[in-house]
Amino acid sequence: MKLLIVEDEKSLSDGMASYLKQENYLCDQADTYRMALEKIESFEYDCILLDINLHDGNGLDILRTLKEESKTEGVIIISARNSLDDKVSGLELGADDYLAKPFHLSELRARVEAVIRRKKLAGTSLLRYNELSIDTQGRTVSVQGRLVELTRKEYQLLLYFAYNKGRVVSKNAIAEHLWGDDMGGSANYDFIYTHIKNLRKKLLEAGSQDYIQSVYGMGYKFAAP
Amino acid sequence: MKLLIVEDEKSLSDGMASYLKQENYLCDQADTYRMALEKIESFEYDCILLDINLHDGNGLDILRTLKEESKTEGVIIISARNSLDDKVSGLELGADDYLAKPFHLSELRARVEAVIRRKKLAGTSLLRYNELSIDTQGRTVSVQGRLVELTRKEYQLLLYFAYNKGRVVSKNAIAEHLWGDDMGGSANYDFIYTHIKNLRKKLLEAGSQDYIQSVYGMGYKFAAP
DNA sequence: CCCGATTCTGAAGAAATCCTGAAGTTGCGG
DNA sequence: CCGCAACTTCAGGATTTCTTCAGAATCGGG
Repeated sequence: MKLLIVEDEKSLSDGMASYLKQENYLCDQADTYRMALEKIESFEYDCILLDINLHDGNGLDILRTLKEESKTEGVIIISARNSLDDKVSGLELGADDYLAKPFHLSELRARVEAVIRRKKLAGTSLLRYNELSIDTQGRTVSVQGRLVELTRKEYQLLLYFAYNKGRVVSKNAIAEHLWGDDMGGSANYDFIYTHIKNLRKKLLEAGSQDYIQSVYGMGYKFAAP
Repeated sequence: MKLLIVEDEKSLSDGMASYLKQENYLCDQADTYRMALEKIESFEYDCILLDINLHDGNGLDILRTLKEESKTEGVIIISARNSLDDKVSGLELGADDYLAKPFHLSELRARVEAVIRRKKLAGTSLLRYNELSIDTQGRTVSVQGRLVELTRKEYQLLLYFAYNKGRVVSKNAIAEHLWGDDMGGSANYDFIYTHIKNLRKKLLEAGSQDYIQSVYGMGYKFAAP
């Protein structure tokens, strides 16, 4: 899962990023709205944490832009205390949640989790595709009831595929979502190959079909009912 | 277990906190409703002790807010006058118990315990997982009937796992629930490692299975039937 | 059917994460 | 004030996971 943190107070931004990284989120940071917009245009995020009191504009404008372009990211508004107005405006504009400063990082985590779950899973924490099922709460994957032990990258990979069922995802997008934007232009996809190989092997050996289709020259497609 | 004490009479508030800390609760204090609301927004509590006669507003409003936001904390209303009105209003609004001043601290403890038990365990004070059982009333843990002596942290750790059976809990979350501090993102988890090691050792030596699974890169999971 | 581009594979080195025992510190009861 | 139990810190080692790499297999266009 990939987040964008829009916050100009560096120490807070870093704190959030560092905490959320521990929770296995991938975090990008932006400390101006300009930068935020650039990042949002260039990358795909699962949730955006948006401070609406930066100095180079009004954060609600970003939110408005997002919603006009019907982006699918979740948005959590962050604002200094006392501005109930912001809360109302934010939620009216389609933010998914609201958090007043100062807040506790565990609270932030809980909200992020909730927003992503609501967006992606529409309530449940269980994904099923015939014999294959993924429990995002217990972080387990099983085939016909039998547990399959996946490493972190394998699990993240499978989850990313599952969220994009039926769509072809490019290796760039995969790299982007599992590693972030810091892997040089002429990237080599060796690790993707390796992790996909290992993931496929584990699932096949557990008795699952191979739902991960390679699309030559394009990427991969998770082809499950 | 983490409590919030909302009470403006400092000596009473301190007394409650100090007593409940001895009972191994983690206590935060607030002496205005403002502060109380801030804390409630930012932290997760298991139970809130709410005096409804503070000077900056009406405690019942907080209760109303809580219930509207469908928070899961338990709430115990505390009121100075022996006014039946408050009791009725409070319970109608969804408080879990009511206590009239003056009261004995042991009485308070009993109620807190009961409320938490009701919330978390829906009735029992005994958690059983095959040969392992935890008695939250007696604060004892036993394996096949034989008592296992756990230190405070070990017990809290086990209880936290038990409450989150089947879910992966991050080390961040553990740190927050057992220590309460923020300890930021770049914390070091040495003490968690140590306490888990000791807890495991005691349980294993007593003849229990190792229900505490390490989930590499994620945290731990209590895997019990 | 051939050839370059792309993808897959297995193995091994590198890195991250976790565990452990022991030593140091704190806090509380006597 | 002392002593003991609990807690924390520390450093090394063990384990798991990630990345790299080279060669084999596969694909699609000409």
